[in-house]
Amino acid sequence: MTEPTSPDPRRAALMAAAEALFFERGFAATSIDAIIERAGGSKRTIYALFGSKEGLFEALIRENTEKMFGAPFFGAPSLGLEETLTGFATHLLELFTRERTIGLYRVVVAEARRMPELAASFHRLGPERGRDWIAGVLAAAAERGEIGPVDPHSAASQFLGLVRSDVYFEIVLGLRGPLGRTEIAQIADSAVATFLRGIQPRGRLRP
Amino acid sequence: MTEPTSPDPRRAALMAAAEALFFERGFAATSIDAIIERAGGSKRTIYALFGSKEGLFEALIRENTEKMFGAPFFGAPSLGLEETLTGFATHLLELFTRERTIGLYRVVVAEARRMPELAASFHRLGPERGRDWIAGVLAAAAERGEIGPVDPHSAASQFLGLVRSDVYFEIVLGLRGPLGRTEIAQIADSAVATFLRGIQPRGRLRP
DNA sequence: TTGACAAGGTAATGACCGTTACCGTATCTG
DNA sequence: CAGATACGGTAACGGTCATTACCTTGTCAA
Repeated sequence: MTEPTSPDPRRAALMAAAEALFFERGFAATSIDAIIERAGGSKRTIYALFGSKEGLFEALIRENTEKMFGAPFFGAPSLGLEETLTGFATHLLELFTRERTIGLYRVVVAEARRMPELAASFHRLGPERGRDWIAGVLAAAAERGEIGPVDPHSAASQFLGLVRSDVYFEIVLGLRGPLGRTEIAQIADSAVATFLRGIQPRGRLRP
Repeated sequence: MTEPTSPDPRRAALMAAAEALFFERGFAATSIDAIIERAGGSKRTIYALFGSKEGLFEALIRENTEKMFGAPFFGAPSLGLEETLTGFATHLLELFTRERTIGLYRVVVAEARRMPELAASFHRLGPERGRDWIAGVLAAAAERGEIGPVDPHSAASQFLGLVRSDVYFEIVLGLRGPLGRTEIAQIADSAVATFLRGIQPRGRLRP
């Protein structure tokens, strides 16, 4: 549908201004005039490129989702399970607690009721890929006998929750600033440790 | 004859209309006129009772938060740890996946940047109480030796994430309807099982 | 050089916004 | 019954909104 990269500088300026304003104020509270004031140029250009305010918003969400979540989860398959999970958890925390990602998430959640297909596309192009990748990692580990038999999908769901923990909830509400590297490493290590012990069948020990 | 504390019916009607509209459309996209059209009466009354649109919004958020999260977590202390955690997880899932709670959460997240103290008050009056209660339960269990020594705060944070798992994320994005009782019980049981195994010190068995 | 045409800046449009001034009315005091 | 007072409905106000018609300007072929 849309070209992956467009070399149009007007388009890039509009996108940058739209990102700053939509992510800060939300969709309804951001006016076309404010976007133009920040990006320069003319309203005419927005309607020529995007058709409407909602069209600009949709393009912004889609492109940011793809940019942020574009193929970041395919770590080296040579690593052991624990290292793979820790690497994934670290990456997830770094990504999800970034100011940009929080802004994107907030605005998608805010409009999820009025633009359901936009929220679905955000999830499909973004978080769902990480969840599926982790489910694959767990399925392979279970097949190799590294962990006990699990339902990969629900185990991945638990792992994601464990990594986000309550910390992500608080960050989304604006109660915490972004995490430092030390904090991220600590949360990731602790989540992986809890998870690996947690999914072992009752009464079994890790080797 | 008259009740000791008279609940103003105009105020209640305004609150009901405001809830339906703010939770559905968000703050900026909801107009005072639309609220009046739904609640009846006059705009004059809104400004007499709440001072402004934002005042009405703040009162709505505060009262809904208190109504939803008011003292629901103080279960019977006679139960065992596993039953206590399962009861809490079930309650949390029922509450957080309700349509009303999702609407409240969406709108608080959407306005978290512009009304930070509102988001903080939501958290303090709501989710934080559950987290603190669970932390207390875990601290007491650790002191009794039922579980190994843990940092109650970060263990509670992990437990909350584990219960919400990725399912809550998907519901907030509108990708899933509310959960059924069976689904909730399954998620709660599984989360508690993973958690209790997960927080045991490395190499220790549950009795 | 000139004509035409496309692109983008300007200003208009019609609707709607939050807020408040104004005024009728109903209730209460004397 | 008369007057005052507080409440709530109506309509207006100044501003802003998304969208579009109009027009200026720059470009390029002939």
